Amino acid sequence: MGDAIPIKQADISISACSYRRVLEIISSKWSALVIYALEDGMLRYGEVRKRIEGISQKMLTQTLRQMERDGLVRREVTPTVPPVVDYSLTPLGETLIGTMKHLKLWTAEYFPLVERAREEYDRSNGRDEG
Amino acid sequence: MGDAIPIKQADISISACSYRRVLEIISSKWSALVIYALEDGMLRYGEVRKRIEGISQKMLTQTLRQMERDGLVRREVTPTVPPVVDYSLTPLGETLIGTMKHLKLWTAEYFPLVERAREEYDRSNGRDEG
DNA sequence: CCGAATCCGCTGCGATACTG
DNA sequence: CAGTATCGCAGCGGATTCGG
Repeated sequence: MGDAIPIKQADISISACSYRRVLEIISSKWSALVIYALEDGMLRYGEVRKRIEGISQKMLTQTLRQMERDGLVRREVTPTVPPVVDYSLTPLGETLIGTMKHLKLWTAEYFPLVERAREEYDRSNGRDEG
Repeated sequence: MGDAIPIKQADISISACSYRRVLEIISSKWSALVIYALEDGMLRYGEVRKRIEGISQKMLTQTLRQMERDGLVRREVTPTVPPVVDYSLTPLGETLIGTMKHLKLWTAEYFPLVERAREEYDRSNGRDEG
């Protein structure tokens, strides 16, 4: 009798769900890395880029801009020649450090299981069926 | 094991950082919604789709396949005519419920600040430079 | 009912070159 | 040093069609 679950019926409509909101903020491939790079304190643009080796300057700038807009990152320009631009986490951005570490814990504990599941799945499904 | 990274100089190389791993799993736009849809228990394909209104069957199937491969979702086929396919979270998948709720808490607490920051940023930068 | 396969537009992202 | 503008590719993701 109780096998059907009439609660929470129809719509997890995309915008309604809180899950999505954070993901929109931190899941954009590089944002998490930026938080990680800045968690020790302020860095110059080039320093950030050196830490996140593999990022293009386009993506770095774009990511930093978006995070600045979201109030997670502070941007300070010193109008010298050549210019100096420092980036740091805002207090709001720092609240994400804990959140990210929580994710990291999940990864440390469970990701090996995911990898094993993948291997097993690929062995059953990716190669030959029987 | 033995992470112990006191320094963090050069490379947050993309693959090295643990942050990325979870995000690869849950950030693919629909995975989070699937977890949310299934957190009460087993559902049939059509039921899942009804809950996540707005998802195409292509994306739903694709997402479910990937999560099945990752060991997060279990797929049970009952070979009747017409066929019945049930989906449910595996124990591993269920460990993500707590993680997602943690994200949800962050959202509930801080997302309003993000929205305000955005408005302010757009007012300063989107309109006219001040 | 569940799902695979195809077609196709949109955009994310990297590489490059240029400005101040 | 920090950042913008342009091009080109590849993949996401939606609509549709066919199959078991």
